Amino acid sequence: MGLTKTEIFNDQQNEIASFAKVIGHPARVAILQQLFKIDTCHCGDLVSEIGLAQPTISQHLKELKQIGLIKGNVEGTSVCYCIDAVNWAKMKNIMLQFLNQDLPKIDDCC
Amino acid sequence: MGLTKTEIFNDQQNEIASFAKVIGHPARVAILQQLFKIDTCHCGDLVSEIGLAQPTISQHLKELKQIGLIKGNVEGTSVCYCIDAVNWAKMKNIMLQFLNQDLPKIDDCC
DNA sequence: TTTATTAATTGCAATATTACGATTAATATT
DNA sequence: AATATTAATCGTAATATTGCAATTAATAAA
Repeated sequence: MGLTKTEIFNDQQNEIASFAKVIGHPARVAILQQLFKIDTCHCGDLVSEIGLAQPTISQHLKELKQIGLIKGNVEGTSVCYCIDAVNWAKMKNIMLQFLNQDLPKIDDCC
Repeated sequence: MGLTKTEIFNDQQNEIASFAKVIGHPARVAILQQLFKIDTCHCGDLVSEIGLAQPTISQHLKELKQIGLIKGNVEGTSVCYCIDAVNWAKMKNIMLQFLNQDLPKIDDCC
């Protein structure tokens, strides 16, 4: 009924899905790539770089911050965003573990 | 307005987001893990294993099949699903490239 | 041919997401 | 104090997602 039944899955499954979900929008992929490229930047920079309205970018930044992949420092009237290295590494390990599962020996079904 | 502006992003960004989006639900994570664990299985097995209704599992299988991560073989009245090894490897490479981006030298913002 | 089994499809309700205009909040500058 | 700058928040419209009951489709078994 429109809401995910998280309670029937284990913590690992929910965590993998949560991280993947946040990465599952091209605007957030673009924001993360830009932060990797230029280390730090402001919301306004991302607005002009990406081409979505300021409230939209702000909303995507909020989601990235909420899950811990980025952090923001207030600098006067501006806010400086950057990758949260520790949490990025944590997320990366969780995703790598999932992606690196051993493929079955037999390539085809049944 | 409710729809992602894919046209303002490049192919790589859209592809990363598409793969991540499909993995961004715990039921699909669970389905993939189960297929890795037991190599092949039927829709009914996943229904009893995961605990969602049959139409719901069927819908998730459809999404996984649509993006190419799994394939299904018809076997009488049953369908045998398995990981699509080639496409899984392709997806993995795309995601690894994104996850392995070099972290900035300075850990903190600005 | 009738019945059983299995999975896809349809239709629907509830909720979530995406995007943006308008406004607000907070700080700088004049 | 008045004004400018920057980003967050609010409100809203459009669309997407999640989940399931009911049904349908397809094959197997009797």
